Amino acid sequence: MSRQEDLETAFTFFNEINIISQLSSNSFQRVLPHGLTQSQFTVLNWFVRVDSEATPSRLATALMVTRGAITNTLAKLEEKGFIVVSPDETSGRQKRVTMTAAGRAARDDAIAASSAMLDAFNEAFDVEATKALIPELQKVRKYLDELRYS
Amino acid sequence: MSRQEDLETAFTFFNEINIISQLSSNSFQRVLPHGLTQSQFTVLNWFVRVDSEATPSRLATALMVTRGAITNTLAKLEEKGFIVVSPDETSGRQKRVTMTAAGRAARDDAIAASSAMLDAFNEAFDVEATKALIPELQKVRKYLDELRYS
DNA sequence: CTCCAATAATTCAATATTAAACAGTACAAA
DNA sequence: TTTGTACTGTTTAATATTGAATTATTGGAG
Repeated sequence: MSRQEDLETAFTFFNEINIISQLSSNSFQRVLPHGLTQSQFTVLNWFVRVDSEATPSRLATALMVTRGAITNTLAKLEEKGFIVVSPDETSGRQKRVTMTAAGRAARDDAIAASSAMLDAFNEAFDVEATKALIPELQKVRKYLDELRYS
Repeated sequence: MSRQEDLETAFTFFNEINIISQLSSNSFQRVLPHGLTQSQFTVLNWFVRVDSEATPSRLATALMVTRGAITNTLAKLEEKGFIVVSPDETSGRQKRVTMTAAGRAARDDAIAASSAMLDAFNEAFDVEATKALIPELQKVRKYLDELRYS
């Protein structure tokens, strides 16, 4: 394989990834309940998947957006009663963010709303084949994720 | 496999795809020359990969953005001299968009600027393994793409 | 031929995001 | 103690995008 061909391969790979991401995100956005945006859902889902508590800065890093963006997203979620932002007793400059029961329910609603789409996908594609791709994708994701810190 | 597990699989699959897309797009944005945005690059690249001529509407559909967004993106590209927008002789409501030599060069510059990143990726990952994933991703992309029109 | 529905592109207001500037806080070294 | 540096969160101006309204054009049904 020439270097040129290898570059083509990598370029095509990331191109396909991007298109799938855009198409699936579009579909997902459309079914999100409670006027949730993708970013807002991602915050709620983070609380379910990763930790029950966070600082805004930690969320910004985890979700790969600026702290300004998180300030805005958290304000929206707080208006909706899906999270609580409170001062941190042990540190005057940090804040403490937690999800409310309503937030957890909203996240579950969002998952439920997307499950019809995912069911249809699983009808069309062999689930075992999909599952087999995941470890490969995870390797790539971890590689790119580590690049961020170096 | 239970339905629940299958849903988890699909959800995880798309989640990994999204994260990779976000990470790689971030890296790509940072190296883009000529002040190109991702959208602007995508238009230039479309002209290389798909067709030498298009209407704004066709580009909007192909790139999955609104016509309003394309109006804006094309205006920026025209300011930079990377495309030409001219009236269509045969239809008063359509416009005809083509890429200039400078646009082609800018696209090639962008590709070159990203090749260091892709080289590094190919160092870390077996190119044959990457190549093997592409047909699987293409199947998924085509499936989602067809959903748009149904 | 006339009308009318569909289509192409633009404009507009609203929103999400970014990069940069800012203000407050922590903490270690002098 | 003081000072300087780094960090946390917010604010601001700029930009890209969306959905909806608008303008102009097309082409077919009557």
